[in-house]
Amino acid sequence: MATLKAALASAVVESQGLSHPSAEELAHHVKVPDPSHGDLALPCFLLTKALNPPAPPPVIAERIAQKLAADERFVDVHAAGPYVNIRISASLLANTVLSDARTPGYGGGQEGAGKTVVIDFSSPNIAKPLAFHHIRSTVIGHAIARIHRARGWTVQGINYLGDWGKQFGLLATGFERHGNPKRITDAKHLVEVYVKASREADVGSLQRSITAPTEVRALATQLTEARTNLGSLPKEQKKRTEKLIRSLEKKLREYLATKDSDPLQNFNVQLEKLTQEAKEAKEALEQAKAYDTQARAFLKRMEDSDEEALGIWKRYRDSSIDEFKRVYHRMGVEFDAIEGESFYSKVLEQTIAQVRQQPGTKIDNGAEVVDMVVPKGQPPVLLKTSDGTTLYLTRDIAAAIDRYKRFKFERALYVVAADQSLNFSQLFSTLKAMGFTWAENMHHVPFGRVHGMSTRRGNIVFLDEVLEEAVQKAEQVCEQSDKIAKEHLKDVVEAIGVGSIIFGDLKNLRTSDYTFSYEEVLDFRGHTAPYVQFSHARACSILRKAGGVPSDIQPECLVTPEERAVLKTLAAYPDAVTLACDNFEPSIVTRALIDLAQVTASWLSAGNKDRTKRVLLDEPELQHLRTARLALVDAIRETLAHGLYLIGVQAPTAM
RNA sequence: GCACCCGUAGCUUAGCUGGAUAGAGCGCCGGACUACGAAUCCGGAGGUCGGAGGUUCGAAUCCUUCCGGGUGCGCCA
Repeated sequence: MATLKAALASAVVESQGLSHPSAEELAHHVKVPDPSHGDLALPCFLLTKALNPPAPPPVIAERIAQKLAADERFVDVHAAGPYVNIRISASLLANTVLSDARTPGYGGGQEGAGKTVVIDFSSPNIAKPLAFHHIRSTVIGHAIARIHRARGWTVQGINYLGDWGKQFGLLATGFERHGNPKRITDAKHLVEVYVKASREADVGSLQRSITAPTEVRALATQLTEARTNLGSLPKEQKKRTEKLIRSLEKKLREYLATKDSDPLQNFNVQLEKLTQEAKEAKEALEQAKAYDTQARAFLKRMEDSDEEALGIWKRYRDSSIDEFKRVYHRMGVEFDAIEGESFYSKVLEQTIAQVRQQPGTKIDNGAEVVDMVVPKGQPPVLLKTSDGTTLYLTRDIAAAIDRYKRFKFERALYVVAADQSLNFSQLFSTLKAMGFTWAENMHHVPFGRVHGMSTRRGNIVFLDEVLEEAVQKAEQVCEQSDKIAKEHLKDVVEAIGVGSIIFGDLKNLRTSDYTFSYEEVLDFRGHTAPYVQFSHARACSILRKAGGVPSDIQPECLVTPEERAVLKTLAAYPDAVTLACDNFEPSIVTRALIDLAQVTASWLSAGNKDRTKRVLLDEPELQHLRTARLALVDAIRETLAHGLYLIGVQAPTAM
């Protein structure tokens, strides 16, 4: 569509002899209106001042319309108030689209040629499982990688494992207590051990439990007071107090883990419970502190290159990676490199020294902090704990510097959940303060949370189990299909099941939270993978029946409203890919696919009622229509397959 | 308390960086199969775009403020 918009814009600029909005600028303002108005529309408001003498928009529109009427590329040119509406001639539209869209790789481009983008995505923590919440970083990052590659970029997709840090200490020391040495390579077992160990060493939440009764009592007193005062307050203060009451009630509900609208309802019973919990927490606290210290000590040993500790670490790391690889393979996700924080353990001292050269570092309570210019309200950056071990951020600084050295990237993206925004803001501002101007090209690509996923097994939902469940549900439906050859059933079911999970994620705007439901993502109607996959399979089926597309195509005979709708949607596809690339937003591609699947289904179904609208026409005198329509089906097939590939979803040829 | 993100139909959500009557999907109501694949299609009902101001010829979109929700806030990652 970009090329068609450009054609219109340059025609306008030439015909009016304009000098200052360039054709390129003007093309940016060309709209795709409601089909009843035409194919393209140009609002003339912004041209009022471009003309000498200036004229009101409707007059300009009229003038442009008169000039353009002679251009045979555009038909039905007319001014409608301040707009010029045009229809693209059948031959221009169909010729452009059919030749482009049937070329493999349609939607690709070259604006990224010679540039490198580094994409950090998936990046799970070793020692923890690949859980459902990893889905977002994994599929979004993978799609962004493929989209960039399609636009000509050189892509370095890095799975940057969280393979260094305290969590390893927790796992190693926890294994001594709870582990079964025979199952040391069993990833699921390691997860159980880790979950148990991290709970036992969770000093923070024990301390919260201990202080909870006191806090709760204070909150309750405040609440009761606020409530009694409420009646006697003047209007102004009343609102404030009401707000306070609501927030107090909310806090209390959290503490008491209750859903009662009045948290004070069973207050004494609840308080009793909390008091009991506090007592238990007090007893567990010393032990937890000891476990926590052990875990930290283990990390210290790792950082001091203790061979035994490193040996244990490596064993856990290897078995985790094996498990991850299995799931990635199932999802069709590839990386250019699997690296990890551990890669930088050797250069951390050097990195810290490098940071220290800049003004603003200091030791605070035994911890090394950077107190450079950070935006107001933000805490200083911590480089080292008071035990002398490094932090996640320290390792990220080292990794960023190394990545720039290696790749000289034009863009570096971190596809990481939105709740880590602060860390990235700290990372980037530290790098900038160190004088690295390339840090301007680093972006945190945040994403929202997934709701509605029921939790099992201690709050962890395994990604693999979600995939498996989706595949099983897909199988129940597919078994009834007579279109799938027995030997392909398993592959098709896998493509639909896994695809529906990926698609269900990528149809949502990256930054918004979404609610997951199997029913929704696997619905064969609506905005789902199966729906788009079905459209693709149907196109393949027609092409199979036709035995391919003859070569004597006359694109200009594609003139029905349905065909034009399909052509325009096809024309919009490359724009979607470009936009998705520049905004790091795969959902734009996903939605373009939904649109295409929809107009396709609509077109093909029109043939059910009106036989003359069918593709596979038998009449000898209609063979030119048959051929042109087959070419259109082929363009649809090619585009759907390409788009599905970009978002990492398979496209079966029959289902 | 401070910072960032988000409020669009009953539900899930688009809205192309300010343009024509705010588009979909699910659900609901009503239609279309001797099928180029009905796993589909066509039609209908359903919206004061959280509220109030402001900028503009023009605001769901930009600014201010209020209401409501989420997340983060020095030794976890």
